[in-house]
Amino acid sequence: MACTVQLVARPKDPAVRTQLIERAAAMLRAREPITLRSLVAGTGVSTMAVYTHFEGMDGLWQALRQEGFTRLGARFATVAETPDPIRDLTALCAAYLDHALTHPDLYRVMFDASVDLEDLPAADATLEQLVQAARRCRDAGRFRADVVPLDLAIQSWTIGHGLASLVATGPLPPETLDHGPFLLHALFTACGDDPHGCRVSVEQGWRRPAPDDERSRPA
Amino acid sequence: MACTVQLVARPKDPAVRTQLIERAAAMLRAREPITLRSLVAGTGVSTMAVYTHFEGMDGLWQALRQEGFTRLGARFATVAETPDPIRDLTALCAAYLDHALTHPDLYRVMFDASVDLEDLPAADATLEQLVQAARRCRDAGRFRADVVPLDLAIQSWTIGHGLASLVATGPLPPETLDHGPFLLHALFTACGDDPHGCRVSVEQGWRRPAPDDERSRPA
DNA sequence: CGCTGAACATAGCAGCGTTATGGCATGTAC
DNA sequence: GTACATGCCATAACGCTGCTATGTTCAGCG
Repeated sequence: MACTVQLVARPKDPAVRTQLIERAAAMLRAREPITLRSLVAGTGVSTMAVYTHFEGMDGLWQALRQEGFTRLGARFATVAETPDPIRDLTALCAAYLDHALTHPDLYRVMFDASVDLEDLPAADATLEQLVQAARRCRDAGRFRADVVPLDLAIQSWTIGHGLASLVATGPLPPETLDHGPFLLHALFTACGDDPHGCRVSVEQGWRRPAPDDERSRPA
Repeated sequence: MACTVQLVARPKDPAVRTQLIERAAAMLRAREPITLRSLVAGTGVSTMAVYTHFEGMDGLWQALRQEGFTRLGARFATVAETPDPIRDLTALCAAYLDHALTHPDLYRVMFDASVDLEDLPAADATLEQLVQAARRCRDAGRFRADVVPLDLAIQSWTIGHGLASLVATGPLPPETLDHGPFLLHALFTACGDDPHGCRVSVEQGWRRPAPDDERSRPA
């Protein structure tokens, strides 16, 4: 209809957006409280920039949540694919826990109370990587044929998130993570994997430091 | 030394304290934002009461967290002990999930970012009930003798908290909880229980509505 | 070149948790 | 029986929060 009108405007600088997100992530890492004014202080921009780029603080938190899932996805991508899919699935779970514990504050933001439906695609993309690994496990014949990859992915996620959450934001000490291999081994053998081969796969997949790239960023 | 002085004072009314945390719990259930002024509005007391009883809002949140663990403990107490300890342990996990999903907001408060060391005893008391159930499982000969009750309790908690957290504050739908029996069965058989008997025990323990007493409290 | 309209800066607003101040009820001491 | 000390609680103010209203600047098109 009247959509022939060509609107012109001063383009918003995408560098400001990433600058704000990175500064917010840095403040999160430094455990400084993130407030609108403290966020823009130091940068040249004013408080209004947060509104043009994120439509308020809620939008900033949401962007931070997305950033967390993006970094988790990048972390997953560093897990090299091996001929042993169970080892790979275990490595993904280990990477999940490593991500959660090297960035506990970002992890808290990812799962805090105000999860919006906007965030579901990001979470789904993360889950999808687990699903594919689970599918490879089944297709490789390690599991019974009736194992549903999505179910196994959710079950793996449950274990990973339970451990990460109880340690990162909860009352249990970091050693709790050592229960990971046992729980995953129990899950995988319940899906039909041979106990002995499973133990080897899980142990191989679990020890995978694969250092996170965010650990020493210049302040 | 100079402690011979006998201090006298007007006693603080404990009814005010319980009134405030019950009102806060009610507001939490109603999904109303809890603010200092909105909390005391309607009650006869003023904002200062929050400071005399809780030393500020942080103290109120902490009291609310304790209340959550207390109610969880009461919910656990309703799980009757049967001759089948694995059924009982499963029932405790089911009660945990039921508690988390009938009071999702309270559950969020229990595990939110600002967990204080003051809250650890409450969490430990909760865990202890799982530990005792796990010990009964092992002592009944259902598990291998080398199973450590504390480890099994933590592992059960991990599964329960992972499911509860992903559903109550996370991106997964309530049907996700149906993975509970499978995960617990995998865990218990990994500890040495007979697969068939374990399936029966878990199924019996899982279906246990045992309605929560907080569902219809007069406003 | 002038116009349009979005991006950004500044200033002010309502609301938040917190704190200073003062009245008043309460339990002890004389 | 009365006077006093003590600390609960109400009132008012403070600094801070996220947010919005208003004005200015500047990129892109006719």
